Formats: sequence, C-alpha cells, structure tokens
Amino acid sequence: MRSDARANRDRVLAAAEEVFAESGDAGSTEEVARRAGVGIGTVFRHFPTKRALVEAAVVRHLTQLAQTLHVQPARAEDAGPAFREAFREMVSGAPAKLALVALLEQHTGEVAAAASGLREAVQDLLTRAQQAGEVRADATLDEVFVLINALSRATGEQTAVDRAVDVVLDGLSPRS
Amino acid sequence: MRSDARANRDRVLAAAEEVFAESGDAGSTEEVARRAGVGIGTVFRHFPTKRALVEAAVVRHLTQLAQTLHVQPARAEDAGPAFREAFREMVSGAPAKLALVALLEQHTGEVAAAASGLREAVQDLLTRAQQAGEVRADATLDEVFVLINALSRATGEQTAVDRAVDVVLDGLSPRS
Amino acid sequence: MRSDARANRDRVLAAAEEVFAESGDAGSTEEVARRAGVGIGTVFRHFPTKRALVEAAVVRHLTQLAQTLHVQPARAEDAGPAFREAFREMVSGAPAKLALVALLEQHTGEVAAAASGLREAVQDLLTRAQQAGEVRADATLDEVFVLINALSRATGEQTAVDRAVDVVLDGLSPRS
Amino acid sequence: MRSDARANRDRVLAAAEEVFAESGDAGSTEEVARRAGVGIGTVFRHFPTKRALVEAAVVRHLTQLAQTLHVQPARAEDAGPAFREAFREMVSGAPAKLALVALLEQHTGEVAAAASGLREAVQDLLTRAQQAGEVRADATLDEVFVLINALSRATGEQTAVDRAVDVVLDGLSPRS
DNA sequence: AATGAATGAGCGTTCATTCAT
DNA sequence: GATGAATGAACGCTCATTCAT
Repeated sequence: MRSDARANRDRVLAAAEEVFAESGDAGSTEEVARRAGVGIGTVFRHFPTKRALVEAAVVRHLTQLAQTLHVQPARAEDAGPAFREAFREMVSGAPAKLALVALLEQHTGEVAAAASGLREAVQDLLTRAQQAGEVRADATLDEVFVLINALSRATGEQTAVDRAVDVVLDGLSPRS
Repeated sequence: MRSDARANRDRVLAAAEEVFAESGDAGSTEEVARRAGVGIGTVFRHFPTKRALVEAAVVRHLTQLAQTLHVQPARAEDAGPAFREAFREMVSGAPAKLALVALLEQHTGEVAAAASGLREAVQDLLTRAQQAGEVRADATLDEVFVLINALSRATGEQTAVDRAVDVVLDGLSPRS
Repeated sequence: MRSDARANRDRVLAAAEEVFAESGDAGSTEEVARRAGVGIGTVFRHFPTKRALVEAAVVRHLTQLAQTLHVQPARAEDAGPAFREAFREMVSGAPAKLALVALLEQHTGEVAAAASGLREAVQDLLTRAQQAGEVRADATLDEVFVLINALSRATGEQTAVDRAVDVVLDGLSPRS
Repeated sequence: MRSDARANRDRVLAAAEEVFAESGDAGSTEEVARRAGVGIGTVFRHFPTKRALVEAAVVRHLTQLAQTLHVQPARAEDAGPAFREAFREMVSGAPAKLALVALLEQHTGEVAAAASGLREAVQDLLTRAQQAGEVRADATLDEVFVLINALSRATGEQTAVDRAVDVVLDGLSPRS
C-alpha cells in the first residue's frame, strides 16, 4: 500500500467516525467520501462494503479509547477518581460516538479484538478502584459495560443526564 | 366493514411496534404491511405517512404502559416495591420497545399527551416511594426517565443487564 | 335503473366535469366521488373505468354545448354576431372545459356521436354567417374547430387572450 | 469519463423532450430513462428532481428555437415572410413541443431567461414586419405568443391545421 | 490507485380498481 | 344498489455498489 493510499484510508476512517457518530448508520457512504475529500470509489476500494466501513470506524474508536485509558494513575488513592472519570468520559465525552458499537449486533474479528482491548483497560481501572474501596466489590465488568453502553445513548437535558450518571456512580459505590 | 377496518388497524399498529422496536425507523413500511398481513395500501389508508405510523405506535405503547402503572398499591409500605417493579417493567418488560419514544425528536400532539400521561403515572409512583423513604428524596422525574430510557436500550447478557438495573436502583435508594 | 341510481349518476357526471375541467385527467376518481357526495364504489358501478368516466363527462359537455347553440337567431343579419358569440363562448366561456375533448385521443362511440352533434350545430352557424357575408366563404368547419380547440387551451393574461381571439375572428372575416 | 456523462445528459434531455411533449408532465421519469437507454439513477444524477428535468428540457427547446430565429433577414422586404415563416416554424415545426412551456406554471431562473431570449427574438421579427407594413401595427407580442402557444397544441388533420394557421396569419395582416 | 458516472433494488406514497359487507 | 376498506402496480427519489476511464 502506497503512503498516499494509507493517508486516504485514514481520512476516510476519520470522516466515517464523524458521519456515523452524527447519524448512525443512516449516514451515507457518499457523505463520508465528501467529508474525506475523496471519491466514492476510493472509499469502496479501502472498505468493500458499508458494513466494513462502519466496523473499521468502530475499531478505530475503541482502540483510541483503550489507549487513552491505559495511562494509569501512579497512586492507589487516585484509583476511584480515575475510574469515575473514565466512566464519565466514555458516557458523555463521546456522546453519540460510543453508540457506534451498538450499530453492530454481532462483534467478530477485529471488532471483537478492539472491544476486548477496551475491556481489559476498563477491567484494570475497575479492579484498582475496587481494591481502593472506591467501588463496590461485587460489581462486575459486564454490568459496568451495560451501564456505559446504556448511558452513552441517553438523550434528554444535559442536567438530567449528568444527574443520572451521578445516580449510577452512586449505585456503584460501596454501601456505607 | 367497520370492524374489519378496526381489526386491520390494530394489526398494523402491532406490527409497527414490532418492526420499529427492532430496527428503529429504519424499519420499512412494507415490512410492517407484510407482518400485519395486509397490502401496503392498507397501511397508508390508516396512517397517511410513515411518521404518522411511527407516532401512532409510540402512542399505543406509551398508553398501554401508563395504564399498567396506574394500578396503585393501597398500602404505603408497598410504594418502594411498586416503584421498583414499575422501573423494571419499563426497562425490561418492554425490551427495546420503549426506545420507540426516542425515534421522535419532537413530541407534539397525541405523542406529547401520551408521554405526559406516562410521566404523571411515574411521577406518582416516584413521589409515593420517596414519601415512604424508599427512594432518595433528591431524585427527580427527569433523571429517572433518563435512566429508564437508557436502560431500555441496554443490550448484552440478561444477567448483566439485570445486575445493571440493580445497580441503578441501588443508586436511587437513600444513602443509609 | 332506480331513480336514485339515475340521480347519483348525474351527480357523479357533474362532479367529474368539474374535476377534470380543473385538473385534466390528473384529477382523481376519489375526488370526483367526494364532490359528488357518493362512495368511490358508486362511481365505478356507473362507469367501469376512469376512461369511461372521462368520456361520459365529455359527452355530457359536448351535448349541452350543442343544445345551447341550436337556438338559432331568427333574422339573417344576426348570423354574424351569432357565430362570433358562439365562437367566443366555446373558447372562453368554458375555459378549460373544452379541453376535455382533447383528453381523448381517439373519439369513438358516444363521444364521436356527441362531437358530431356539436359539429352540426356549429356548421349551421357557420353556413348562415357565410351566407350573410360575415365570414369568409372559404372557411371550413374543420379549420374553425381547430381554431376553437387551440384557443380553448390558450393560457396567459386575459387581455392578451381576448385580443388573440379578436385576431382570429378578424382572420375569419371576409377580406374587405 | 466526462464526455460519456455529457453524452448521457444529452440523450436524457432529448428523451425528456420527446416524452414530455407526448404526454405532458404525466410522462414518467422511468420512461425517459428507458428511451434514453440509461438507468433511472442516471437521470436523477443529472437532474435531481423531475421538475428540474422538465425545466431543462424546456430550456433546451426554447434556446434552440431562439437560435434558429436569430438569423435575421438582410433586406426589409423579407421581414414579412421571415415573421410568417418563424410563426409557422414555432407552431408546426415543433408539433406539440412548444406546449412544454405551459407545463410550468411559474417561470423562474433559467426557464425565465430562455423564455425571455425567445421573446426578444420574436419581438424583433415582429417589429421589423410591422415596420415593413406586413403585420398590423396594433398587434402585440403577448397576443402573438398566445396564438403560437394555442396553435402549437392544435390537433387534427394536417390540412385543417395548416389552413387554421393561414387564417390566423391573415388576422395578423393589416386590413387592406 | 483514484475517480465519479452508472446501475438498480428499495423506499415512501398515490390511485385506479375490486369486493366483502 | 351503495359503501368504503383493501389491493398492488407505478411513481419520484435515494443510496450502496460496480466499473470504465
């Protein structure tokens, strides 16, 4: 692959993430091409179907997210805040973007791999926060992800959404 | 032939609720007709645009939901369980169906009325539960609805989803 | 045929003439039924296809027109004005209505008969006007009908249309 | 591939002129595509709505007509024949085609421009013919256009139509 | 490798026509 | 005889996908 091809691929992916985050998979491939500044043919050369394009955009998003989270706090006392910040980030820092994941019913191949990378990162944060006594010990990664996924699609007034997130984080705190 | 028409209308609405619950408004009117076992023309005779069809399905769903909830518990000590049961019902008793509501950006007319009917019912349950000391006093109807809406779209293993709901209900309990 | 059936038939025909005069054959059968105050089924009971309905409306119109024209002037000196008045009537007295005729490419059966009735009436007027020296002797019925048909569909400002009709009538006058 | 596209655009336009001339705007876009030998998508790529297609066909027709007429006669004595030839050309040289213009209730943008170009050309011919004493001085452009439009839709035997045109041109001559 | 024109299945919608009531 | 609900072919239009340049 020539370097200009690689560059085009990246611009297409970035455009795809934008478009699908805004409109879900109702976003059109033509719009992706337009925003990437390439011809429609180029998009299909790199991603043979629309589904492949969506999946690649999801993988990109998940991978970037996982990388962000892997920067771990040095001190144990930061584990609680770190977990909560990450939770908030995933839920509202990328409002519609995380919803990308749900566009795909079946996760396989690269998507599964990227998702699992993200899971590891979150598991890490969760475990540390639990060890620090900042998150209830019986919380599992699966339910945390269910909550993130659900809240990432929450719509409504920002205030109400923020308070809803607070409620959930409260629910994840140890009973005093 | 009035009764046939009414019956068909109902079958179309039921089919619409199914289809749009599964696929959002990407679901096609033809698919609705197919599942209802009627011709496409019949769908449009009853609902002159696709939007009208979606709205009618939402109204139907919200109305049924509100009716269910209006059966109030007699004793104050049942207020907490009643609220939690209703919460669970709205979240998982109507799996993806509540998501119908979010299909419509602007609620007006009948949709607004039905939505507000449901809000009243839930507000009622919420207030009673708060008075009984079973739900934290600072919880508002808006954030409760954000949580319901979010969780109603949650995907994943049933166990994880159930536990996620528990976490949220815990978050809604008064701090001990 | 019962008398109420006959009455319905007439109301349908009158409605059809109105609707098709306004919108050409883009006018819908349903609209005809609505204006006639009957069900759509009744329209189709009387006229088995839309084409039959249009044709019947044309026949009705042509017949009425012919009857109007058959009231002949007593005095020879009225022959010129009578012809011109009839010409103007056919062209602008029923602006879009005469255009009905042209909706049907092939005139057969009843339509042909009604058309021929009208032709007789106009022929009569024409001959008398020619005998009175008010219309050029070499004008034929065919060309008169071509002119009527053409002008009946003329669009544009009323002043310009009126003057155009004057020009044509001038062209039909004997050269002085 | 630019030239292919241009060629296809032209074929589509030519087909559209044919179809709409025959059937008015009841002619279907699919029929246009079929006659042009292209897919339906190609028609819509070049003309984003049916209205745009109809307008483009009208513009094309009017522009070609105006160009034909702009070849002016050198000598004053040719002004009468030139006007009459142009009149005949517009009426019968483009049988039902001129009727295209009337398909559009509101002329704006390019259609207005093309129509006004044609008007100028005809105005020019008219003025010259009037100056040469070959057309009555009180005839205005508007009524000339009413006559052209009307006659361009005339149906019937060719002989009768031709004679009808003669009558009109006679009406436009100065009274001797 | 990139382009964008062409394709055609599919969608929302309309309407002439049929038929159970 | 009258009704109007049901039907489905056809229309204008969109968009994922293909392919000639």
